[in-house]
Amino acid sequence: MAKEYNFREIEQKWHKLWTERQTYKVTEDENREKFYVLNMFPYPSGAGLHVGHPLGYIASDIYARYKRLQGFNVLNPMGYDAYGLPAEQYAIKTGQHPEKTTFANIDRYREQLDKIGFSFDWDREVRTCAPDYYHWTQWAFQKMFNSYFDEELQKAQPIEKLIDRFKAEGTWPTDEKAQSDLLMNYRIAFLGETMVNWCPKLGTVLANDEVVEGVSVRGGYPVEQKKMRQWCLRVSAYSQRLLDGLDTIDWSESIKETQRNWIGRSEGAEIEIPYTLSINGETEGSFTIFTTRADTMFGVTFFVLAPESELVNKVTTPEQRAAVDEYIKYVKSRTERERMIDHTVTGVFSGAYGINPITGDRCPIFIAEYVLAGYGTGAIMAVPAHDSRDYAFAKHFDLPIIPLVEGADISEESYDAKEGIVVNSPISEDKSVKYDGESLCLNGLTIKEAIAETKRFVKAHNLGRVKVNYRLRDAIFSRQRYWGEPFPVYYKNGIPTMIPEECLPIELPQVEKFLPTETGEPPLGNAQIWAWDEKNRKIVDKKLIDEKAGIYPIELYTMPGFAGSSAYYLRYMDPHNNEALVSEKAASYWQNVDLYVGGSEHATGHLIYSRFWNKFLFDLGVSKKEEPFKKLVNQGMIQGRSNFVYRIKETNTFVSFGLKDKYDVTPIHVDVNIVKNDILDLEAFKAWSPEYETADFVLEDGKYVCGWAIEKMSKSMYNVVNPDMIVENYGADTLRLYEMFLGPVEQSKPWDTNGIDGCFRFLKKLWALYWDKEGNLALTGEEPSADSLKTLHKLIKKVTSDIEAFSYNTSISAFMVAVNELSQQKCSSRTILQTLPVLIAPFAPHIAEELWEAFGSEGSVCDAKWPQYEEKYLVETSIKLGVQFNGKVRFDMLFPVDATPEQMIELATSAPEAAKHLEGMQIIKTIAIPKRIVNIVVKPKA
RNA sequence: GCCCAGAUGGUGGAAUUGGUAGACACGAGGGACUUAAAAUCCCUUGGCCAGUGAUGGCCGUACGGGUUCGAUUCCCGUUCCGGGCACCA
Repeated sequence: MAKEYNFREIEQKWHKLWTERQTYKVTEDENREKFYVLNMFPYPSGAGLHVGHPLGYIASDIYARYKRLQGFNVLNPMGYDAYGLPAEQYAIKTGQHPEKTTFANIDRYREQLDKIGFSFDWDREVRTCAPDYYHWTQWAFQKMFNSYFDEELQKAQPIEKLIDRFKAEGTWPTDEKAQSDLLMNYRIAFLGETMVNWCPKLGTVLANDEVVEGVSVRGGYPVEQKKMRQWCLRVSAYSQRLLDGLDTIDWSESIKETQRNWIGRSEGAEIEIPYTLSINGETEGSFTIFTTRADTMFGVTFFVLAPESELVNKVTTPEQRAAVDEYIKYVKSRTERERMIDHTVTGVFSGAYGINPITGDRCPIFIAEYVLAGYGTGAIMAVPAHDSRDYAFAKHFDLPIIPLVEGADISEESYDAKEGIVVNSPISEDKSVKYDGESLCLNGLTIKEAIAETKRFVKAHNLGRVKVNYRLRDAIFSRQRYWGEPFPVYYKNGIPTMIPEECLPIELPQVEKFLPTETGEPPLGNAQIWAWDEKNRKIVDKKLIDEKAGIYPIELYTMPGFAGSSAYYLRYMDPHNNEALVSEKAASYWQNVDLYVGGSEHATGHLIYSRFWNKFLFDLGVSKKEEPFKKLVNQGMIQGRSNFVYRIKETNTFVSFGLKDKYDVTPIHVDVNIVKNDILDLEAFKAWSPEYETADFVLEDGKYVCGWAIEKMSKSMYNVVNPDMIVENYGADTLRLYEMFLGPVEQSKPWDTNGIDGCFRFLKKLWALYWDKEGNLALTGEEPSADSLKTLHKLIKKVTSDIEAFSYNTSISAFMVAVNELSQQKCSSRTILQTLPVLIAPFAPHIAEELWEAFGSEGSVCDAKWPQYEEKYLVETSIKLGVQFNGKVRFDMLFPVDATPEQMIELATSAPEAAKHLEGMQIIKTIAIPKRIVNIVVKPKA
């Protein structure tokens, strides 16, 4: 009896041995070069893992194992993003503490992950909800509170430096409240009165990336704008560094582009516009507009303010007051969602006029919702000829339109392109105001030149300044939830004050109910023991709150999901350190993440926040690199492949796919786990649900064929494939291979269990290579044949370059070819059979260990040395090349391997087969591409 | 509307970045072994045409052009699908 490939036994055995031997434990080792591989840690949901989840983990595990075989000291940790809304909502529904469900889910995840055979160092596991972890989240928040962003140095500085500056300037107030308010404008973590995305249904505020098209990402509830006092992070201060950093990292172009869009840098000019309250009135004051099209100053025919702008009150004349008030009321009544969808032109005249500093013209000032308060200065100059929104507004209110670009047709729509030659600027010489004897003239310039010239002019004559604006907003950092990190903050006479660093972590208090309080306070309002005793430095019952006794209320907000996930990669470096987030030694050794694997859906959330957070810690000297993730690979989504059965309407009879068009049928999702190769298991179907127990079938060829569709993998579509089941039926090695064989890691693709047999067969063939009929190791001790050596070295070369390029599917194909070749060669050479397990180890570690051990090798195959290929085994003695005439392949012939192109042409043209092609022809050109083709271009002799 | 990425057999996908398109795998068809099934092994498998046959010819990488001896690959235009941003001045 040949020895059977018993994957269950093998995998169980090695899971046990890996744990016992601590095979995957990593320590800092100065003698070896480090390599840091990281997966985006999962949120442990109640549904457990489906086959899509491990895709990225397998991809990174292969790379981690490969790097280790190459001699690197590889850090490959795993942990859990454990705070989150689903656990809290489940708690509200059932009264179960979110910690309980979260921990249960984590255990389930761990169990599933362990089956797949990852090389994670579980000693370094982190959980964001663990006090010894969020200790450092709170600590970082306090550091941000105590820092400001120095515009000149472009980095975070201690807030004390700013206080010193105010003192030196004599602008430091004496009143404590005033001091606090002043510093709030500078702190990197600050309490701000800002417009926030308020979701009444969830009872909390949301960050910009948590809102899509006016509804919450989680749950899809409507979101409205509300002015609230919230903790914010001054992410916008880092805009330029976040943008510049993108050029230094190895991320996909599309995700960098997404971040560039999100940061939204735009270079322009701010220009001061004096205004009057009547067409011929005296100047009352001025406001500032922002434009990226400074070249269009000569085409301004009106100005527009955002309805929320503070200027609205100043410029509204008594005659227009009623109309303006009514308009503001209307704007306020509209939700964010309505404003986003409905772009009808609305607006109202303020009564005032702005004076164009370039032309001296007086143009009406309007108030309209199409101008946003939050961007630029909340005020614009309108150039209807060259901006589509201004154009629509001008048409609606019948305002003049002045074209400024040669040949631009603006009769139907504006000309927005930044290409062309400027005209009408000015229209006549007296239409350009002189400053110090100089007036602006842009006629004849290209638009780009005109922009530069206007900026120069504006700057030279002090009419405004060159300005860069960013769309990136500060992050709202507080949530009205229970299941999150509490803020280490108390309110001393209304002034937010940090709990001393030595008293951290401030642990999440127990509450009776997870809902907001009846008075509308966040859930932490339900906590009884939630007041800060300043003198005794401890948390006490809130009944004791008394300003005179020094007992103050603690912040009721908690931190958002991204708080805990922003610096977790640093914590993995030194997860048990109670003195610091990460020790100097560990941070210096591990530096930053070399390879980060995760979904692209985090492009504008986690991946921005994390970069920001790291830059801040870099400024502090805690993080050693400006960018946290050197290389990023975005794994694609695994979609589900749903199966359908077709029920004839109002019956319990089901028609096979090929015959369904003959009946009036309703397609019904059927569990993919009772369908194989689109053939329905009839008995399993009847047992699936009582409803189908008595079902009848109309079969084709004695089979019931199901229809299929590619959809999102979800319970309701009955298309969820569980990795446990695959591991049970085929083994973890087959699962790992198949997930990678499915296609490029970065690409989204549907899961189809059908193809898995190919990978399973491959492992069985590999296994069979090693054992003779009696079940002994098949070794003849013979020297390997030249063919086998060639197969092996070809494989080493291919697999090495494919892993480096993240092209796992092609390297698995190469394995399949190699194993077929070796088995045909009846290879039983020790040299070759001993090398194969090392090569396959990153992909299929269990079988690799088993085969490695079969040779009596010491220790784990994980500590083997990755083989090098030798060119000498790959050298051919002769090569077959195609000889072409005019680009068509006519015949193949053999050439000596070291023939020069000239010799190849010589040989090809003199070959007997060439004669018929060359007869009566004249050679006009010959091209020889080494190792490919000899091309001879001919034409008939004249 | 703007930006990014993509389109290859019945299916998932290869193609040394300008050099024999369809590797590898699934599915399908045929065969061997077997009482039978499973497992395993072998052959065929992009389309069309000619031939008893070995074989030969033509077409073919979303569509239409271009550059080139030669294009899945480079350039221009079109269509379709996916992703991001979106009254951001």
